[in-house]
Amino acid sequence: MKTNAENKRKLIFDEEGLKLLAQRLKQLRSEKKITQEELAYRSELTLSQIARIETVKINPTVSTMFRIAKALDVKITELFDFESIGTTPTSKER
Amino acid sequence: MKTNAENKRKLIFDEEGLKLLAQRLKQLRSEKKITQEELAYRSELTLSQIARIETVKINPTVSTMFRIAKALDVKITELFDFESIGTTPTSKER
DNA sequence: GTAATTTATAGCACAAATGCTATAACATTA
DNA sequence: TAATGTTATAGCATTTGTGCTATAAATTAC
Repeated sequence: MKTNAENKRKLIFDEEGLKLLAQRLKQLRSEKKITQEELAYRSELTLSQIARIETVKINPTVSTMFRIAKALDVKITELFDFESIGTTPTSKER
Repeated sequence: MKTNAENKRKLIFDEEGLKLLAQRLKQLRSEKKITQEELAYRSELTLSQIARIETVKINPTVSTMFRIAKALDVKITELFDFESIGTTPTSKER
């Protein structure tokens, strides 16, 4: 019988950016009103993979994100467009 | 004795986006005048990993790119900013 | 031109991403 | 509340990313 800790993979990425990415993906997907399954189909990924990304279970590869962006018909930068708020103090940054 | 083909890993990503990303990374790195080694140090990645990314030998993970962006002191979107020319005609695009 | 620096390769070990399949949990609606 | 649709989990097999170490190749400085 495994403990909870043992049940989890050791994940070493620990990126809060991945949470933001997941949020952004969910947002874009719901804006476009498509299901995870549909997105999986369009991106030629699997449903489980889309779900794992949105629930921050994994640290996806760059080409996976390219596929998703293409499937969503957005630029890759749009998928990552959440750091634009609060990184460079150039603009007044809310 | 292995043939050339056998010597190569089967790579399934085949993303031309990764080539662009590699170019962009090289560009940013040389603009900032830092070596691969210095970037590796700052991003807490290895030299070999930086080299593999710049020579498109691998398909890096998202969190690896976050680390690199941070080490270069640019927004993650800047690292992916090569599709911005010619995807959405909405804004006047720089 | 040779020494020093920088970049590219290589192989190994290990952790993790991905596909596949099945199922559970949750939400929506008839 | 059932049925249907959607999202989340789970385990396994396989491929691949990453660190580590060493070395080769290329570039730059002297």
